[in-house]
Amino acid sequence: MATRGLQSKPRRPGSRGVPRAVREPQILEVAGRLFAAHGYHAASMDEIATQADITKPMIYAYFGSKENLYVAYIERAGRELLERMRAATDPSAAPIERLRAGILEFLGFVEERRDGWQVLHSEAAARGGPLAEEVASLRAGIARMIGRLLTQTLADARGSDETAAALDGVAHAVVGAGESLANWWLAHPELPRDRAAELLVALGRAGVDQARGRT
Amino acid sequence: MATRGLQSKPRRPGSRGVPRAVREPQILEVAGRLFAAHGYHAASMDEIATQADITKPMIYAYFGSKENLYVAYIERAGRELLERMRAATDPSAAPIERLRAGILEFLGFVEERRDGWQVLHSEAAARGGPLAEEVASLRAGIARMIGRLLTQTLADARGSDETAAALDGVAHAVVGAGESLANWWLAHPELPRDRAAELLVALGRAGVDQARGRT
Amino acid sequence: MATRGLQSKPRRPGSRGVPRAVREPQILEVAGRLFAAHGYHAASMDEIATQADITKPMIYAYFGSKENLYVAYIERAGRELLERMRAATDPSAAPIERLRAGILEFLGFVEERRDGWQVLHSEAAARGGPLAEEVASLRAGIARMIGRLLTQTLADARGSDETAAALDGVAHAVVGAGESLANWWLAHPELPRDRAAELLVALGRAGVDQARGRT
Amino acid sequence: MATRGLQSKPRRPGSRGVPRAVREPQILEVAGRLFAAHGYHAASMDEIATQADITKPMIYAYFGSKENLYVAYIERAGRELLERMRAATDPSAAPIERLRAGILEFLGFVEERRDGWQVLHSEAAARGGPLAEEVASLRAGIARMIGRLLTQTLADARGSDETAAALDGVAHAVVGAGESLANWWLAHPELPRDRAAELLVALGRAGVDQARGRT
DNA sequence: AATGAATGAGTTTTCATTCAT
DNA sequence: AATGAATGAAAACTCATTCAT
Repeated sequence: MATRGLQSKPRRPGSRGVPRAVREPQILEVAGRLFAAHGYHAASMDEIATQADITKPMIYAYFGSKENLYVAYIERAGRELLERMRAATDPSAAPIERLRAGILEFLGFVEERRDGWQVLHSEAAARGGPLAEEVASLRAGIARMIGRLLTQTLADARGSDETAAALDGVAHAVVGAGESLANWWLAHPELPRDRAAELLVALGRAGVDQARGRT
Repeated sequence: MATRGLQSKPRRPGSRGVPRAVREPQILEVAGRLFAAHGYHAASMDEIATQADITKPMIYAYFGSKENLYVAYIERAGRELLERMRAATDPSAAPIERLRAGILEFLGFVEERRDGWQVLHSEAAARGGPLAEEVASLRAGIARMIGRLLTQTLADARGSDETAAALDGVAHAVVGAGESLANWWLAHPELPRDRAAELLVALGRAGVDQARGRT
Repeated sequence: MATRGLQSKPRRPGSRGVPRAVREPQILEVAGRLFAAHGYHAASMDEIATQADITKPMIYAYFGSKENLYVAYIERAGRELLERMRAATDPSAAPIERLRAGILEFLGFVEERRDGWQVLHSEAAARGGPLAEEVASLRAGIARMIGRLLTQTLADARGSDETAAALDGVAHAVVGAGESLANWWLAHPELPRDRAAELLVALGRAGVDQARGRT
Repeated sequence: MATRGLQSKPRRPGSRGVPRAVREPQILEVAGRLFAAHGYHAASMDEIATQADITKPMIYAYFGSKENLYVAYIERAGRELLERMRAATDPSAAPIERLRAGILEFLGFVEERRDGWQVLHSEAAARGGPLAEEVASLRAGIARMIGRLLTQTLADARGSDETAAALDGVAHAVVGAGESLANWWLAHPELPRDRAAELLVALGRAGVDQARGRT
């Protein structure tokens, strides 16, 4: 800690001339790790640069600003999550199967990409953060997806406005349930993944039933 | 070396002699507003002091540090939420009624004390933040409470370990669903509060059923 | 450390109406302890007030400022040291005996009033401190005293200017030797006090001899 | 929110691109000057930065903290002093000559590097200061060196424990005498340096004699 | 005689960002 | 493509000191 001196890290040789396509993911990965561990504000560009074994000006050359870097990371993670869920929900399968598959895939993502999940999740909770909208739309995308899966599960036209609203609410509630369960699950792996998924499916079902007037 | 400020500092001759018992809540309220709006890091003590119409040294005299101030706010909000829920869940009522009442009260808190809710909620998502444990236990307190209400809803001993774990997971899932639904609901008040509560009750019910092996 | 709150210490009852003559030494003692332990700057008025079980405005009422308080403490300690030495050096005794007695008394002071000694000593070393002159003159007073004792030891007129200067230097050197030996001695009490004194006497003697041209 | 400073900050466009190896000594020198003039606490990083014609972040980049900067300065000065003395005391010369040479060199250092000397000296007196140990060991190093020179002067095994202690005490006394004489001498240059050195040699001799039982 | 409340002015430290090579 | 050096701006926190009661 004494004499920390700028970017005077003992640079391992051979790190010059690395093409951008290689460096970018490298940086993103480190950034994600630090964002996940300390949060947006507490993760410093200095630390990111050090751990990514690159100099700050390079990061700026690639991403422009800390916020951009953060957004880039979130977008990458969000896209990956959405993509995985989309790929998992085979349109030709029965709606209930698609829902189950989507949820399983979601839990898979949470488990395999903890950093990404953590950043995604905590940013979702932070209102007024540096991006808000960008992330909100991502989250909305997931909710919309879940919403579609849910409504398709019991295919019929939405009834009253209030029912429509309720269905929307259900989608968000289920997403929240999924997030919360996912976080809890990370610390309690004794519950098998398919059991957790089944649980969420049941919640979704019950939500839709309730929204449509059945108790 | 002086001649600083010129016309700056439009500070009203900040009323002197105000007793601590009055100033403390004043500060807490402003702090909460700013923490909610910008998050812990981005809310500056300077801003808090300015808006609370007091000087920083007073805040430090009363709360000791920014972190302490934050904790104090969170604790106050958390205690209030727990207290309200506890008060609302009359132990002599039927379990399902208690659950419903608790959830209604929760939604009431979210609606009436948005800042408090926002801070509570976003801190819950931030792993490794300045406090983590303090808040985690609060959240756990809420989950535990919901969990108790849920299990009592269908009073019987928990079965296998996996069932126990599943019930625990259900509690967290329902809390998450509540949080998420609550946030969505703040922006979509067209769904009546009792309808929202009913929805959560249904989710809770379904979760318990599922955890206990009934589909 | 949480909620340190101004001067809200749990005031022991019965501390009101205490006359100034009682409070002043109380404050000085505490102040001395803290000045000795942390130095002038690092000792805070808050801490002094707390430990003296009084409020800051009172300290200001009695001493006017931190610097004044410091000066007051130093003067008290310095006067005491000088007084003790003066009292110990019976003018009717042989010069060499007076020197020995003075040195013994000095060591006694150092031993018995460590805080006072520590403050006196470290202030002596700090050039440009808040007082400088005040203290310098005290130190000069001691050096002058020692100087007088030394020259009387070998009563005769001073010779050349250079000899005079050398004798002056000897006085300062002996004072410094005394201080340094005293500090070392505090941590090494295995050397009896009279032995330490004897040592300093020998140094003084040798210094005078040397200054006067004898090797 | 800006419009700060007006005409303030007469900072010369602080030369950019100056290598660390050049800036570091520059900073250290200024820091030393200010530490010597005002003491550790009263010397502010702002002032140091201004006078070194650099910005604070650079100082922090190079030294990490105020305390580190202070330590760095003290260490540099201390090492230089020790080194000079070591170089001056030719091991092939007679012990008494080595002692004389060492003392002369010490006085030379005091004269030529007043700031360094001042900081070294005043820190030695400050018990419990920010570093204490680091400096104490330096001072101990000097005392040990002098001690060795002194004991070698009259080469023979140390006698009783008390004699050993006394010799140790003598070393410290002589160091103190040297410091004190040096300080006095800075203000009274009418005493030639070699005369001052001779005086200290005489003191050392007398001290050793006394410690060994000769009067 | 005594105090709770209050503050202006400063302190050290850190951060995101950019220049010059 | 890459970097060492540099900085403006602000952040958290502290202190000696005083007002009003």
